[in-house]
Amino acid sequence: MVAHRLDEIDRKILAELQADGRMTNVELAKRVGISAPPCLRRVRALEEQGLIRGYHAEVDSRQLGFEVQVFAMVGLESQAEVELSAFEARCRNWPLVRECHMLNGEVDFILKCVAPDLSSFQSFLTGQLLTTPNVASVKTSLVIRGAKDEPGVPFDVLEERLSRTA
Amino acid sequence: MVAHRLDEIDRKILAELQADGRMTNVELAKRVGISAPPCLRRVRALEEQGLIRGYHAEVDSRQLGFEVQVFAMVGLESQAEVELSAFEARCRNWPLVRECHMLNGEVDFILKCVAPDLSSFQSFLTGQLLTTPNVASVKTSLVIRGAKDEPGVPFDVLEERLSRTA
DNA sequence: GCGCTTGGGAAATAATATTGCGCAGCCGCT
DNA sequence: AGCGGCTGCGCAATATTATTTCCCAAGCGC
Repeated sequence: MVAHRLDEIDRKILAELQADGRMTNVELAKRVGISAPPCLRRVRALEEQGLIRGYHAEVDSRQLGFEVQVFAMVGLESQAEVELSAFEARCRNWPLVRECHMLNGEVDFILKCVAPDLSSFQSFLTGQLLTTPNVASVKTSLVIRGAKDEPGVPFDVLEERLSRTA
Repeated sequence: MVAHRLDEIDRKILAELQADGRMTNVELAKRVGISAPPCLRRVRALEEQGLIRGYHAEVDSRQLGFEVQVFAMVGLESQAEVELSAFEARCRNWPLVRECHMLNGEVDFILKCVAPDLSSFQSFLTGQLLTTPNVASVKTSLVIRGAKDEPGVPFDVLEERLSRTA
């Protein structure tokens, strides 16, 4: 963990920018308790180090017409590394697949997919995913409703953890 | 779908800000082909309408010490609405649970969790999740590696879809 | 104590956001 | 066709903000 190179101010900066990525630098500086120039330098450094990967607007996918969200559990015939990479590459090229994670256990991959409607997803499922070579099984689960969706890091847990170590 | 009230410029704005949420307004205006003032007005309107929910910095959770990511499939004893809501409320209060989605099928909920290490997750699992009233079964899957993680909307699919309708 | 390194702050400058205003195009109506 | 009224754009002026530059203070090894 590289977090030890970060002092409390850096962590505050990360937490604030995770919560509001468009906060102005002066506002950010005020909140973390330093003046604007060093604050901006810290932000730039965090970006350089890759601790901040980027900034994104969170758009309402439902309002935009993507009303269906599906988790797909995928099992492959062969788990050879070449086959795993090949499947991952396919996932990266499918726009409806927003996330792809390799898992342990009986299932090889979990995919989070979006689609405008059920039939769009069905056609993706039968036309793309199921016809992919080496795909042995796919179990899908429709998202009925979302209760929590906060990608990112729980900074309160991090702080608590560091205070115990220190 | 409210997307019909949005013209091509609005959708371009959303796409650009999803890709880079800290783009300056002048740069954004240049890319979508209008001048800065109307561009900013459009952005404000999109925020008002809730199409833009917010802006967030994407932080590297692994570098920050959250090296473990786990999907947990949760089944409940009772699926009465009160019980469902109660479980969702608990999830919202667990910092290690970053996402909680209600599913159809045999499993009631899928949770995406993060943790500093395996033992932290284990203690959350045995100490919190498994001891929660009404929780009947929990199956967990460790994420071995991530192949794609791009929350958001595939705007290329949206454009293609709208052009077919138009 | 001395010089080095590591941040922080003040002030100046450059860039950007934001507001106000006028103009052109597009209906719907007569 | 001609006439408001509406909508959205762009220009110009102003207010904020970002960014650079320079200088200062604290910590540290010698």
